[in-house]
Amino acid sequence: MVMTERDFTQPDIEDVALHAVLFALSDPTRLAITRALADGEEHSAGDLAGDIPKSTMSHHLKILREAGITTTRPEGMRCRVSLRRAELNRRFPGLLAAILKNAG
Amino acid sequence: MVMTERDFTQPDIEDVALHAVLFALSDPTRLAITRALADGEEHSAGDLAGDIPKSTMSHHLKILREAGITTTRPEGMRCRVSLRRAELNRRFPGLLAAILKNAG
DNA sequence: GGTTATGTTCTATGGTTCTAGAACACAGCA
DNA sequence: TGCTGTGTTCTAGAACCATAGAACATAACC
Repeated sequence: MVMTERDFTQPDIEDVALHAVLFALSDPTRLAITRALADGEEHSAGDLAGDIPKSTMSHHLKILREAGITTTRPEGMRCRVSLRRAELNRRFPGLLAAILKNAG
Repeated sequence: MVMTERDFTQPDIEDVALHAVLFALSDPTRLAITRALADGEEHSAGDLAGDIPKSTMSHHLKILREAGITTTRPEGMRCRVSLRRAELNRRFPGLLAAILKNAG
């Protein structure tokens, strides 16, 4: 029996494509999640979910993670999600800030 | 017989939603079109098309237009497409610039 | 082990999108 | 009246996506 580690693989920031980031943020639910993460803190999936079913939330978080926008870190029985803000700003200077500024 | 004017309706800039703009620019083809329009000039659809079939091009231009990103003006038998740069910058300050800067 | 809490993965369904051929509409010109 | 160039609309197919219930996996605690 192999102890399978939960897989929260995220792309190397250099491999992130602009159109993938824009697509990930083009969904209102994911944009709202990203706004909530913009405080710089780590949030658990449950905190971010609100009324959204777990499976739907998991789906959206996966897309954000695979687009290079977020990091997910397992901690105990929950997971901690946060923005890859500095990395993203290095890859696409000013992009996330411009989007977040206009997302309010 | 009614002379039907070609319909290049575009939304009022105030009605444009951020997620719609991000979605429109999340397609590599449409992002390339937008980059080509970033010179500030009017381009005909044919000039922008390259290898892309006419119907596909028309589809993408319609999405960009309906997202509030471009204006299409009929001129003779062709149409002139251009960016709504100033309006868009008023609605979402810094957004288009940040995207275009990172689209290269 | 049993139970509970937190998420993921599986699966299905309905809707949307991309692509592109074919037909059509319009402008200009011979 | 045709003919050509430019672009739209119609239509269809394949792929993709959002949603969410059900089952499963993991962690913590008794």
